[in-house]
Formats: sequence, C-alpha cells, structure tokens
Amino acid sequence: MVSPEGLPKYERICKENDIKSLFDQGVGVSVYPYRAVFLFHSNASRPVTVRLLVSVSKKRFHHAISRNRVKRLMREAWRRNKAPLYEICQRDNISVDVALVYTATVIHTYGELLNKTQKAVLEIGKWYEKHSKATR
RNA sequence: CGAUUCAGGCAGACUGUCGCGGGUCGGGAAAGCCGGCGCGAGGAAAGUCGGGACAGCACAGAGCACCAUACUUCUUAACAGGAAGGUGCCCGCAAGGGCAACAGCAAGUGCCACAGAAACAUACCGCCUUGAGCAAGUCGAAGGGUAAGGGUGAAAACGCGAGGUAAGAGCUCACGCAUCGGGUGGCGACAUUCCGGUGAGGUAAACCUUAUGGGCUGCAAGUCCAAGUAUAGAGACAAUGGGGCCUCGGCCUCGAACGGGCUGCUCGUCCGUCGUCUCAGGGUAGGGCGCUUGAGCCUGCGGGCGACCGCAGGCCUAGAGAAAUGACAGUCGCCCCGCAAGGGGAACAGAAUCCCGCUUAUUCGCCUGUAUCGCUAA
RNA sequence: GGCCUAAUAGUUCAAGGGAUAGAACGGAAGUUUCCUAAACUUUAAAUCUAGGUUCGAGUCCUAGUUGGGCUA
Repeated sequence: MVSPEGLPKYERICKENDIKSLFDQGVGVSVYPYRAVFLFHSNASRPVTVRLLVSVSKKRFHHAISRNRVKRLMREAWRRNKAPLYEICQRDNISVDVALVYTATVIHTYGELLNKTQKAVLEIGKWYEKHSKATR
C-alpha cells in the first residue's frame, strides 16, 4: 500500500527504534546536495512501504524558518519522484526506509531539488538491483 | 506642497491543480479505506529577561544567611510592566522626545593608584609673630599662629565682595549655593519671593543600613494504560551496648555511634540501622490524558486626564508530537526604473502548556488622524 | 522545548577597580654546531560586542553574540 503522489503519516519514519536501526545498519550514498541513508528490509506480516526521513542540520541553517523551508521542499520533491522506487519494492515485495540529510549550505530552488531528488532515487534503485542480483 | 512629531492600524488579494495536520458529518464490520464541509503561524510566534496561571515535591517552630526590588500616587492576577505626576540631566528652530542604578556616605566600616604637606582633618613653600645666637643683616636655631596665595591631583576647608586682623580665617555682614528643622500649598513625591539653625570631600553598578517581598522545581512538570521484571517501599516474623524485671526469652528504661529528614546553615526535633517470607511494583521503549474556553476576542454604552475598570450583546479563532500550515501556474493591486514596450522588487521572520509584559530583529514599506516648521498662492 | 554556565596571546590557565594585562607550551629571529636536536638570548601576539557606573573597568551593572553542560 503506497499512495502514488501523496506522503501520508505511515510513509514517514517516526519511531526512535526505526531511526536507530536505519542509521546503524543502513547504507550511505552521497548525491549532492544530499547524503542518502537507506535500508531494505522485508516483513511478511506488514504491507510493503517506502518510508522517508528528512533532516536539515541546525549547524548549517541557524534559523528555524530556513530549515522548515528546506524540509518542505525536500518532501515535495520526494513526493513527486518516489514512484520508481515504489515499483521495485512492489515487484520484489520488500520495504525500504530512506533518510535524506541535506548537506548544502545554501537553499536550492524547487526546480533544482526536483532534479537532484530524482537522481538520488535512481541511485538507490541501482544499488538495490546490483545487490539483489549478487545475493541471489 | 515639502520636511518632520506623536498616536493607532496593516503586513498583498483571488482562482485552479497536486499535497499535508486536526475537527466534524455520511458510507463501511473495520482500517494507514472512500466522499462532503469547515479550520490551520506572528507582530514580534524570537530572546527566555521579569511576572503569573497550572502541576509535582516539600512544609512543627525560631534565628541567621541568601536573593530581588527602591522618587510619588494610581493601575493590574502579578511584575524590574503600564498611566499620570515630581526632581535632575541631555537632544531638537519647534511640535515634542530620551535617560536616571532618582532611599541612605549627616549610622558604621572599607577604598581613593600615581602625584601631593595632607584624600579627612593635614602646615611643603609661603604669610605673620616670639626671637636663642653673632658675622648685626633684606641674617634667623627653636617655638607659636594661619587654609588668603603657590604647587599636586579626577577630587583640597561653600562661592564672591566688603569689614576685620600681627597675618589670616563664616570670625562678622550683604548677595548667592547646599543641607536640616518649622510654617504654607499639595493625597504624595515635592515646591516655596516665608522663618530659624548648620557649612559636612567622593564612592552604596564597595561592604552595608532602612523598608517591602521571596519554599524548590518546571508540561521532558505530572498522570493513566497493556506487556514485563530488578529490588527502593509496606506488612509479618526476627533483631543491638549498659541497667532493671521476671514465668528465661521477652518486656521496660537509659545512653552512644553511624546514616537520613525538616530543599542553604545553626538551634531544636523526628526517623532508621541486620536477615527471611509475602504483598506491591521502578526505569526503558510504545500509546492515551495534560492540550487549548481563556485574567479570551469583537461591538456598543457608561466611569476615569490616563493606564484601566464596569455593564449589555455577539463570537469560538492552530493544536503538531522525528513535529502539519507546502509546491506549481495564472489574474489583479502596491513600490522602483523607463517616453513606451517592458524589466525589477515586496522586510524581519515559523506556534510546541497557556497568558500578561519587557527586550531585540524588521522594508529609505503602506494607510488614517494629531501637532510643528518651511515654501508658494489667495 | 525547559533550565544552568562560560568567554583573556595560536593552545592551556593567571591577574584585590589603579601604571605598559602575566606564566607555561607553541611560533619567529639569532648564538652554538659540518648539519640537526638540546641549551641560551631576543622578539611578536590577547581581555567576545555595544552601552553605562567610576577620576579610572579584564574586573561592577544592562543588553546582545558565540560556545559548553544538565534534563526523556
């Protein structure tokens, strides 16, 4: 169950334990202006999900309004671009958690972020294809 | 018309598509389901600087310590806030505005570097006087008087003039200044062309004194739920140094040591001490409540110079929780540049328990009214 | 979110309201050596910012800025 263009609550990571396991066991990939950390996991009892966590450091943006602005743009861009990843998960019946950490020090425009997020999604997809073949 | 002053207000609007968080209504057995309706950041939401509400903990009592406040009268739930006023200083041609750590060094103590004789009662130079002495002078050992002058310093005996004197000195007088007491005016701070006394260095953002107030911690407060088990707690049994009693393993009494409580200390006072069993049940992660109806907002009338208060009617206006309030497109409005086509711009900034204040940030922003100054015309 | 706390040379710390802000390590230059090290001599470098109190602030007061800590 994944909404194609929406981003409801169950597609966001909220639990402390989930975040811990994601950052402990997840794989990190750097796609400017992001650092993406993701973890594929399968759970038969629960439906397939593609979940997101966005993070903007207080060190890079001192004001709350700038952090909120960046996070909103990131969520919007993710919402528009997550479809390919969802298709992969649906096909192999596997879930994925993704954390996007914003590493740039300037606020990029929505258009740029749309582009970069697409790249990041494809990167994650590629990684999965490669490793799923290797394990098989 | 231009430049200001003060007071108050605003912080672009609308439409469409996609998306998010609560609420509510309907469908559905139910869901992280579907559909409709309606709501969804600020004047500072910020800093967390005051003050409350609310919550938990603590609380026999006394004293000390500690912290805060500090012109007056009002106002407020309260405040280091606000209003009106007094005093002093500063800015502006003016309308007006700003600042005050505006109680007390005349209660006590401390400090005042360097310089200077002396930094609180002192004689270095100087002035005046007595004049041992012999070289008999414009000499001067030693003593006394003196704060007018010099010099030092941030600061030196109230200032200035006259009288007075050996020389001087509030020593005396006139004028002025400061301060204390009384009178008068004012609720009061205070004012005063009134009367009398006094003349005392500064520093309390030095210790301190006086007056008033103050338990501590903060929604990550706190509380409930299901799962689950460490052992703080409760109950029962049992249990210690001296003395006494007796039915000989219990009771009474006294004292000491250690630890702890009375949210800083002292007095004073209270409690506990080792083991076993049973009951009960901590922390952590998850979820619910706290969580938004409130010292609330709007309108009208009345009271008050005003802050503000009273009455009547109406309204419900974010409530998240790894944390919603977003993206794109278009139209119109505003500001700037430009003859025009057109181009550019729109600040500071994002709720986190809730209020009242303060402070800081904010576009050569905009609107309304008040007053002042300047120019032009009648 | 709430509550505390600090800021002095490049670094770690000193400094009763009183001259030119001190010490150690580090840096630079020199002496010594064939060269380096060690040793010795010399030297540069700082009070977070803005107001105020005071004759005079690193120190006292107010506001701001930037760090650090505690709290589930």
